[in-house]
Amino acid sequence: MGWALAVVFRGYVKAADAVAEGLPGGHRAYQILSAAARDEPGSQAALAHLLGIDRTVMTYLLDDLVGAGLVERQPDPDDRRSRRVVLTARGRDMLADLDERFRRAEMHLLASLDDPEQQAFRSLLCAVAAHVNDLDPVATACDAVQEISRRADQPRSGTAAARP
Amino acid sequence: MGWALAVVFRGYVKAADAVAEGLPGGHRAYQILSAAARDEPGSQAALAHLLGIDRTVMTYLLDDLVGAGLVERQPDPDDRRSRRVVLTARGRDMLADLDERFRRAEMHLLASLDDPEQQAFRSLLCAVAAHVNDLDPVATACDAVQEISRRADQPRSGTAAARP
DNA sequence: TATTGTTATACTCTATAACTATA
DNA sequence: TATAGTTATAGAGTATAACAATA
Repeated sequence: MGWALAVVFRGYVKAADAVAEGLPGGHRAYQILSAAARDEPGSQAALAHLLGIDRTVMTYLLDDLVGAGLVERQPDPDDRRSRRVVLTARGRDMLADLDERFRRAEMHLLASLDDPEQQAFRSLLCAVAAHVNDLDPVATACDAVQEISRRADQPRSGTAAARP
Repeated sequence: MGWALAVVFRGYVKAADAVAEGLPGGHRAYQILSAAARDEPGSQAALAHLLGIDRTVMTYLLDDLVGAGLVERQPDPDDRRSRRVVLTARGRDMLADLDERFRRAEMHLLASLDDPEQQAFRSLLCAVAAHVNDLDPVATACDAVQEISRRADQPRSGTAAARP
């Protein structure tokens, strides 16, 4: 199983980094934007823990995203040590575009499965992931992922993801 | 989905490296032993491609495994440039032990799923992996993985994997 | 004292380049 | 000329350590 897992993961990273070309930080930057948009993070440390990366690496990634004008570090009124990561307007536009591109990349990755199988795979993968980390914020993130993929299964009215 | 995939993959690598403690090369060394035992590889380059690692890295990993007396580099009679990777007797014993330990680690990783769900997850994961690489030897490896997990589902007579 | 975030440093890992030997 | 394997080197990526600010 480890072999298949590695193959799929490498395939995902490769496809995701290709799709996220131009975004400083590659597929991990997308996950930062995605998590920050759901305002789950609260702080850089929480965000880093959620994505499984070191807090120092998070600093570098955020530096690049701030430099690109996609996110801002806002002071947390409740804890002046902490910084809240929030998307700029440009960051939200970028994320909407990335959401659609990543959705298509994932569809391509799972192309060998039919629709119910894809649904089952996503569901099982999320269940395993939720178990691997037995943490609350993690489960929330997984639910959100599920929700996004469910939303994407509905008929689309335009080329880009729905945004007011 | 990328998030869940990363979480599960990291969880697997962490568990696998812990289980493979003492084996030089960690979980990747196990995959080398496993592939070599099925004599799929033929050569170091083919093995490296199968596992998705560079041929130079394969040299280092094999150096350690040879140093530990687990594998041998045998000259290929058909192509004197190539080396066939074969397990020593000690390597086969080690692999049998590792197979059992990895099987338990995977069970623990998928503990949140019931038996049919685990079966479905492995099957779907293999199908996706087979699609990601559209290569023949890859499909073979996946079948073998499936076979091993199927065999492991049969009632066990002892604590260790069946070995004559 | 513990934690957040930053910076600088050191380390690990991986890939690149150059080489030998075969084909 | 192209490929298999090895080696040495350089590069990317990551973690460690030290620091300031705050809890």
